[in-house]
Amino acid sequence: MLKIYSTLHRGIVPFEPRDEGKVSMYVCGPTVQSEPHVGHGRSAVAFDVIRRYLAWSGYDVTFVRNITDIEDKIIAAAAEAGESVETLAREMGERFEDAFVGLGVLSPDFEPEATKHIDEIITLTEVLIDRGLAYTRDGDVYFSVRALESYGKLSGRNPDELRSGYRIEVDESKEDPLDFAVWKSAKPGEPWWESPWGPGRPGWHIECSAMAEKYLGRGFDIHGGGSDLLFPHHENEIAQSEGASGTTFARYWLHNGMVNLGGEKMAKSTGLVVDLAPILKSHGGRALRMLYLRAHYRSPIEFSDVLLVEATEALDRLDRFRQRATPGVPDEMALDRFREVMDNDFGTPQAMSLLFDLVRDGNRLLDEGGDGSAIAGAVETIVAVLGLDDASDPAAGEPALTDAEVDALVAERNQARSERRFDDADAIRDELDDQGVSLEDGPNGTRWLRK
RNA sequence: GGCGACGUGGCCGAGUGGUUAGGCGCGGGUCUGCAAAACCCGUUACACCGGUUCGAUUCCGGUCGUCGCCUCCA
Repeated sequence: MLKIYSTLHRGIVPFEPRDEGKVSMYVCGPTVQSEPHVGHGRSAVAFDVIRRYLAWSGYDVTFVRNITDIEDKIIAAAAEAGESVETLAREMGERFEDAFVGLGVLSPDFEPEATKHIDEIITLTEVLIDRGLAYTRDGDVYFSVRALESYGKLSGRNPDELRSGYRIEVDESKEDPLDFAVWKSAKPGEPWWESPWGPGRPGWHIECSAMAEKYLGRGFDIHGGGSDLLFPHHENEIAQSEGASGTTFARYWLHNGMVNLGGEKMAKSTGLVVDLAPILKSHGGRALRMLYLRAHYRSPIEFSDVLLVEATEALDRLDRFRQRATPGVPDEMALDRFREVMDNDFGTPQAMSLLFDLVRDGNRLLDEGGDGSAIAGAVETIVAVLGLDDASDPAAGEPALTDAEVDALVAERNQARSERRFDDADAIRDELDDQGVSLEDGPNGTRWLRK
């Protein structure tokens, strides 16, 4: 029985999908305004693992991850770069795509872009106006927070608390400072689309409301995103969607924790950012994934070079076992334990613990000459569900030495060893080490592994 | 100020009312020409102060500290 933490419920609750055997998921993807960083990667990996696990558990999963490609920040960034909004959004979208692929994140079933759903957005906005939940002002459309009684139910805030003592730049055209834009009239030089309220563009939250309903329908199962989106973004999505439909928008809300640098949140605004691309290149996507998965997805995690190295070492240990053992029919007890920890709000840290317990058990068995295939099979299964399998690392480079060349050098070294020319043997070993190949001399000969 | 999360051993990071998380590191050992790997043994902690309890790291209250959201943000 799967139990998940839902921000809306403020606790761990049993997961009951809208439709038997199916899961519909919508995850807030990037606003394509700048380079993807390690924080974006964490969110993508967190929901990728959740998705993979649900699918492995037998659910038919429909996974949607949007791209917000029109928004104030993108307009500003494009202006600064002297590019068109469209060009910048496309470029950054590609960077995100590359990074996600590098992290072994599976492609969404749908990846809708805001600018391709203007009609749906306009239709939804009209409904909000008809229902008295939104109003127009000089070509803008605002959502009237006070018109919706349930406003604040996700984030646990009420309008009165929000209002008191806040230094919001009060926009005189709004009826209430808390009201937010659903549609913004175009300023000179900005991209625009025709609408009943004049030329303009969507506000920030409306695209998710419109696209989630289009691809998943009302009352879909899981809505995910970073904890920093909880308010106001997700709160406003709910307000718009439930205000318009009068029914549940999403059943469960999941939020991943932030990535910190030196204890503080990684964020573009503070300059505390580590871009994904160089990390993927230097350490590979699997190492980063390992770093992410060692902590629970809801906890904040620290990122540093030292931690990345630690994760890499842990991954190496796992890989050494995987290269050593031949997988067979998975050990059922191990898989049951895996289900148990994952069914408890996707406990990847416990899954990692289990994985390394299996590695130790498997190694011991193999050392004793036993059959490690069942354990190895379980390890392979778990590794695949966590996305730590080799298929998830397309970035694995072409080796400098071919297998045949390595074999030849190993044979040459062993010849030297048998003649007790150990200096020569060690020289070859060093050479191979430089090429990223490590050797292990055992009773049955020498094994070699690429690092 | 409001809402929320958290303070665990050298580091990272789970978890639990009473029994070894796990990883990395470190020390010792087995094995080995040496090394590496693997295995074995050791390194054993829960911010502080009260309370509840036979017993609290785990529950309750308080103190201190850290962080997130309240403005764009994965």
